[in-house]
Amino acid sequence: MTEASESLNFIEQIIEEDLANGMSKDSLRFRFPPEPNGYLHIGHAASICLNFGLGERYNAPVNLRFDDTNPAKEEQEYVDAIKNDIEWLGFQWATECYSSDYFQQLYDWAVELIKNGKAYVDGQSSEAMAEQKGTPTTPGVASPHRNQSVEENLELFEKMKNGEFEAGRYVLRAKIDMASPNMLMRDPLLYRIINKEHHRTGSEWCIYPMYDWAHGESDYVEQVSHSICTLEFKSHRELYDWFLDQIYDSAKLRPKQREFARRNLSYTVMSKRKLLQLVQSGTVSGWDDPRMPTISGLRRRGYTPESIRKFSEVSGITKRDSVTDVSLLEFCIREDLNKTATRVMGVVDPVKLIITNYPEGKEEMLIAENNPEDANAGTHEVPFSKEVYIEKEDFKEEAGNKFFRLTLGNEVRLKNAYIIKGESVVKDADGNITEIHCTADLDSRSGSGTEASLRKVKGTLHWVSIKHAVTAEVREYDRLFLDEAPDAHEDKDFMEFVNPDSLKIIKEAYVEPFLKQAKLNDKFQFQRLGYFTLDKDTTEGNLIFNKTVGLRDSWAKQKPAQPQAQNKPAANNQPQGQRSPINEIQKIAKKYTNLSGAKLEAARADIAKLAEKVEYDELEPLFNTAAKKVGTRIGVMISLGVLLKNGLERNDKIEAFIEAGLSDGNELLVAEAQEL
RNA sequence: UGCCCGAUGGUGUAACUGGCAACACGUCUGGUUUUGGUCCAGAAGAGUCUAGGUUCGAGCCCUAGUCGGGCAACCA
Repeated sequence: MTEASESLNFIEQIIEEDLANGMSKDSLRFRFPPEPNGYLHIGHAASICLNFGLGERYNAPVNLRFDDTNPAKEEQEYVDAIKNDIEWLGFQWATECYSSDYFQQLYDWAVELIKNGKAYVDGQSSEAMAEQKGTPTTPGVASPHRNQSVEENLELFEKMKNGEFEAGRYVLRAKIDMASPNMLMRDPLLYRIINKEHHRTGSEWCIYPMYDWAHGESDYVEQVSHSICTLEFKSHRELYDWFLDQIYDSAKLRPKQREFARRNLSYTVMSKRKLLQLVQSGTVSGWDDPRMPTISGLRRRGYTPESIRKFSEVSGITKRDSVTDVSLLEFCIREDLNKTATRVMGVVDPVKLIITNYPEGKEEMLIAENNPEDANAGTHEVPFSKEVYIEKEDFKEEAGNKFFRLTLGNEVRLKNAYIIKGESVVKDADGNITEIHCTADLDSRSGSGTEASLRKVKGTLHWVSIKHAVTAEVREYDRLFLDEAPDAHEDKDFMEFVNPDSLKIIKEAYVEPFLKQAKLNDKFQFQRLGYFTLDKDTTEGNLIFNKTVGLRDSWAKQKPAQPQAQNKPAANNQPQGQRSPINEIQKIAKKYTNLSGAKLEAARADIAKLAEKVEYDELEPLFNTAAKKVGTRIGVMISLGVLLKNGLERNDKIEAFIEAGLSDGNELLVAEAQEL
């Protein structure tokens, strides 16, 4: 299956256009520009996949450029983590670059700007400058230093660079337009003084360029053709272009900035600041806590690079903001792991089961398929004996016939072993079941080929032989937040939505001995439970498994009262705009003519109900609705009926509208008009 | 009160740039199955924010509105 007619996202379309307009394919070059002040998250993955994907698509180089212009926030630890994550995702950058590599060039260009009267040194307080900046609706006023002489500016800037001033004393500003409707054009800062060791340049510099000054010029130095960033930088584009204008040499390629929407994931937050807060407050164990939406967290949780790339691909690139449901991410990892994970058995919530007719002391090695999806995956052995653990929830003394598991008197198969039948239970003083006694059909061993082994029974259970069981710790994770968009509430802090039960630790789970050989990064499917991977906390003799994601579970959905209380909880108090009743009516009415029977009745009732809250003034303009939009006219007619019934006086416009309705070709409309 | 973006099933995206609104996830049926998984078959669900206009024809173009997001850090 090749691409039928693959559709391009809007960035690719822009590139195709540029190519069509004569840009050489060889001049395509991209970059991924993280600031090393935190770990990469699934949102960055979108940008990484986009940029590196473009590189692969056009066979063009992609630079990894660290945007390290603020030594107060940036650290080498983050540089290393970011590189590791990108490589893990399976991408290779052409050149590892740093904005700090260009500090000298940036400085030289800044001097040139000053000489050209395009920049000046300002010694006011940041408050004063903010004041002068004005507001989006009122123009700013010029700084008293705006027209300082070039010589004075040069001298001050030189002194700034030489460390003759304390931090914050002076800044270098571009001289653009204090009245621009774009706030960023009101003489933005180019340089500020920061007396901090830089992770790469050490104490060589004490003035550092601002993002806007550094970023576009870095793109230019690297001759990046398409500088792709997120939407909040849209208004920076004007500045980006202005800065380029100052230094641009037409013999060289001129980079262009284009913006796409950042990706949000439901039930989590996606800003480095907020993620850092989760880490620092101890809400999670670190940047790589398996509940974090970071690349490192997802990796530790058991996500594969393939699944994350697939997720990015499926999610697409656009300019509208959105919240992607985690279920899409979960689909991607299940899809990948289903094909690759080794099937094993483990019991998380055990109860003892004794096979009374199985010989005491007997042990057998049974054969277990490693992966039914992969014929070449091979098999491994599973030890079996008289006493096994099964999952507590797989047994009920009595149950309806929808319960495909073990009950007294019913048969089920123990996966890869025998068909057993529930006979009796042993309970403790409190009535808890401590043992389940069964008999096995000893001719029914899986794979033996006997007639009995081929019998069909309703259910199959996973199990672990008690004698051979290996104890393991299992960590199960739930969403970190109870709200779909925890940081979308103006009135509430996102921390208020932290899910107190997002981590469940099971200290004594039992797994089959095969798992003793498990290595970090191995992926397993605990049959009927979900996908698991070994956690890095594992030590010799103390296995720890992270649950990556559960299997799809159509049985859980049928169970009556779902404990899963937080499915779609407070999501409705979102600050979404309310539709007015008249808008609602229009919306319903629009599809009115497509309805029939009960649905039609319901729609009519909805409209009538909403009409109670509608003013005549809102309704009258809709009398002019085009004749072909019958649905809307019907809705208006129904609403009009309600208003008339409530005492509205008839006027010429109303009469004319009813008249027009009566002579319409649509029966429904005629009928409504006749009512009036 | 200014400027800039955006709006297509529940969710995320498509629609050859004006020609019967498609795909994936999710949901629901049924079948296969030694995983209530996978797989297979099928279904429901949007007339594309609203109104007007251009056109033989509009989700795509134009106008006006509505709603949502961004913009006033010595952050990036």
